[in-house]
Amino acid sequence: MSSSKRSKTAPRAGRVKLADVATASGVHYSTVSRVLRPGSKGRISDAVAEHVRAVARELGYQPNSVAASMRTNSTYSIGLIVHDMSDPVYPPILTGIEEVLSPQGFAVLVGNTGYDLAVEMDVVNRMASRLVDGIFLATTRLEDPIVERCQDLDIPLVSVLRQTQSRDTPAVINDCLGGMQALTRQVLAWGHRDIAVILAPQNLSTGRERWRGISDVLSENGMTLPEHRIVHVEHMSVDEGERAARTLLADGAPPEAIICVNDLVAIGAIRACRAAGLNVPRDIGISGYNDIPLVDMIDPPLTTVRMNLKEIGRTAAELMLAHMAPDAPPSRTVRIDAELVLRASLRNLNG
Amino acid sequence: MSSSKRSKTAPRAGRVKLADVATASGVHYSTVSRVLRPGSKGRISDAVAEHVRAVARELGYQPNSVAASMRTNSTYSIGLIVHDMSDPVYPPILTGIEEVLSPQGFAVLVGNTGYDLAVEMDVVNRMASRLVDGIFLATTRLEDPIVERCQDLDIPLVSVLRQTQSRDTPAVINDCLGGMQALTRQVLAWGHRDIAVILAPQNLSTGRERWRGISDVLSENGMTLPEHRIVHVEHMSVDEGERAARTLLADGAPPEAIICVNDLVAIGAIRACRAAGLNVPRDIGISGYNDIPLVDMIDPPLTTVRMNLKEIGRTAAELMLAHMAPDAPPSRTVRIDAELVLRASLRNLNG
DNA sequence: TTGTACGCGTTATCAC
DNA sequence: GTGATAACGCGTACAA
Repeated sequence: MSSSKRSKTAPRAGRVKLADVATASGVHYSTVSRVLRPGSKGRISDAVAEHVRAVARELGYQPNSVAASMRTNSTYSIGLIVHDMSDPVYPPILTGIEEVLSPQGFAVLVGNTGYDLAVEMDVVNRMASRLVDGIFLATTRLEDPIVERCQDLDIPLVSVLRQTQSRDTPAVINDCLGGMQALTRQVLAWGHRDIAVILAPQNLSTGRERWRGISDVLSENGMTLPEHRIVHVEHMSVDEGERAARTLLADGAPPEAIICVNDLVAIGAIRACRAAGLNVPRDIGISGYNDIPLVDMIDPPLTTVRMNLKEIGRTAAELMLAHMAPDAPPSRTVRIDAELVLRASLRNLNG
Repeated sequence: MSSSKRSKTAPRAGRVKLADVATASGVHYSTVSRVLRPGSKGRISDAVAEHVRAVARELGYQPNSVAASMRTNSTYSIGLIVHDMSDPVYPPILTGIEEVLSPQGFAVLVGNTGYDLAVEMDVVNRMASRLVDGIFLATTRLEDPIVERCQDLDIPLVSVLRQTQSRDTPAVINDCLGGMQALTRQVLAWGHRDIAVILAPQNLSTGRERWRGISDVLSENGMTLPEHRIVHVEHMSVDEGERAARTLLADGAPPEAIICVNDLVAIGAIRACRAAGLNVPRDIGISGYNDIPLVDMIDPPLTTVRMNLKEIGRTAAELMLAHMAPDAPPSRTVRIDAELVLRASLRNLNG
C-alpha cells in the first residue's frame, strides 16, 4: 500500500502535471494543453498530438481541475440544496440532475440544511466561496432570502419542486394545483363531505398551491372547511403529520377523510388514526402526495398523487445549462404533470 | 435582478478579492490574509485586525477557495460514492458525514455509480482531478479495483458499510455477522425448519458476512440448506428480490421462511409471495435487514435488523479526519452494533 | 507587527 | 503549428 502522508503545502507526491508531460514529449507545455483540450485555438499537427496523448496516457496524467478553475473561473460544479436528503423526494431528483450534468463534466455538491435558514445561508455562502457554477434550490420559499443572496452573488439558480412568489427564478415544479384538484374531486366523488386537511406552511409554493387545489374544488362545490378541520405542520415529516392528526382527532367526531399535504405527513396521520382506534380506510380515509417508494406497500396502501421526480431533476438540469450559458434565456417555470394514484387508504363511501 | 452574464474568462463581475479589501483598509493584502485566516503565523495588532475584518464584512468579501486550494493543495472537499442515492440506506450516512465534516469546512461531492464499475472508475478519476481530500466508498467489493485506484492516486479512502477482503482500508461497517446470526437464531427458535435465503453477491463483505451469519447458525444446529433453497440477487433492490423469490416459489412447496439479505429484497419477496397466493406471515415468513424507513408500516410490518446508519456516517467521518492527518493511524475496521427488530412478517410457529 | 516576492497548474494571447 | 509568457487569487517564507 502506498503511503498517504502528505506535507502541508507540498503537492501530492508524484502528481504528474502538464509540464511533466511536456518535457517527456519534448514539446512546450502550452502545446500539451492544446492537445489535451479539445476545442482550443490553434490546431496541432496530428503527429505531435498523437505523441503527446500517448505520453500523457503513459504517465497517467490527470488534469488538475482546480488549476483550470483558477484560470477559467468555472468549477464545473453545482450545488444542490435540500432540507434533508433522507426525505425520499430528493434522491430521485439528484439522480435526474446527475444524469444530465455528469456527462457534461459537472459534479454535484450536496448541502443539507436541516430546515435551518441560518445553515442554509451558510451553505450558500460556502458554495459561493467554492465558485459553484450554479445552485439547485429545493427549499425555495415564496419570499426567499436565499434566492436574493444568490442573485446578489450572481450565481445562476434553478428552483426545484417550489417557486418564488415573483417567479423571477427558473423553476421546475410539479403541477400541485392540478394534482390536488384531481385528488379532491375524487374525495368528493366518493362521497366524503366532512373533510379535514393537514397543510404545509403557506410560505412555500407547494404548501400554498396544494391548499388552493383543495379549496378551489371545495368552493366549486359550495363547501368550505371549518377552522377545526384545518391544521398545519411546520415540516412535512412523519412525526409532524402524526402530531397534526392527533390534534384533528382530539375533539369531537373524526372527519370522514384527511387530505394530507404529502405522503410522509399522511403516514404520520395513519399512525395517529390507528392510535386513536380508528381503522383506515373503514373509519377514516387518508390521502398523501408524492407517491414515494413503499407507500404502495404500507397498510393500507396510500392514495396519493405521483410526480415524476427524476424528470423534474433532468428538466432542472437542462434549465440550468441554458441559464448558465452566456446568452441566458428569460426565467421560466416548467410544470411537470401530476398523476392521481388511487389506493385503498381512501374508499368509496357510495360503493 | 442582477445580470448573470459572465464572460468566458473574466472573473465574476465585482467579485471582491483580498487585494480589494486590502486597498480599502490601507494595508497590504498579505496582512488581510493573515487577519482572515485564524492560525496563521505572525500576529496582527488588534486594531488593524478589527479594522480589516470590518472592511471585509462591509465589502462582503468571500474568500476564493479555489485559489486557496491551488496554494494549499487541499480542497476541503470529499467524495461520497454510492450505487444509488435512492437506496434509503445512503442518505442517513450522508447526514452523519455532513454532521461531522461540515463544521470543519468540508463539502461533500456525491457520485452515483448506478452499479456500473466503469462509471465508478470514472467518478473516482474525476474526483481525483478535483483534488478531493478523501473519498468515502460505499460500494466496496472484497477485491476492489476502485480501492486500488485510490491507493495509487494516494487519496485517503474510508469504506462505509462494506470492507475489502484484505482489510487494508479504514472502514466502518455494521456487524452483519452478529446481526444475521441473531436473526437466524430467532427464525429457528420460532420453529422454522424449511428455510430459504435470498443472498447478495458474494464479492461484497455484506453479502458474504450475512450469509455466513445464517449458515453458521444453521450449522450449529446441524442444518444445511439444499441448493434449491438458495438464490442470489445481483443488486439489492425490490425488483431483484421479487424475481429471486419467484424463482424460489416456482417449484414444489414453498419454504416456511425466507431470510432476505436486506429490506428492499424482502419487500420484493413479499410481493412475489402475495402474487403466488401466499399470505405473509401465515403461509410464509419473511425477514429483511437494515430497518429502512416505512418497513414498520408495510403489510405485514417487516422483521429486520437495524443498524445505526447516521452513526456509521459520523464514525466514517471521524476516521476520515484521522486518516487525512499527516500522522495517519493504521487502518482499522470499526463495527457498529446491529439490533434485531421483530415484527409481524415472521411469526412464531410454536405459538 | 507588517510588507515583499514567489509559486501553485492551468488557460489564453501573444509572437514567431 | 508551436513556443513563450502573463495572468487567475491566494498563502507563506523571508525580509524589513
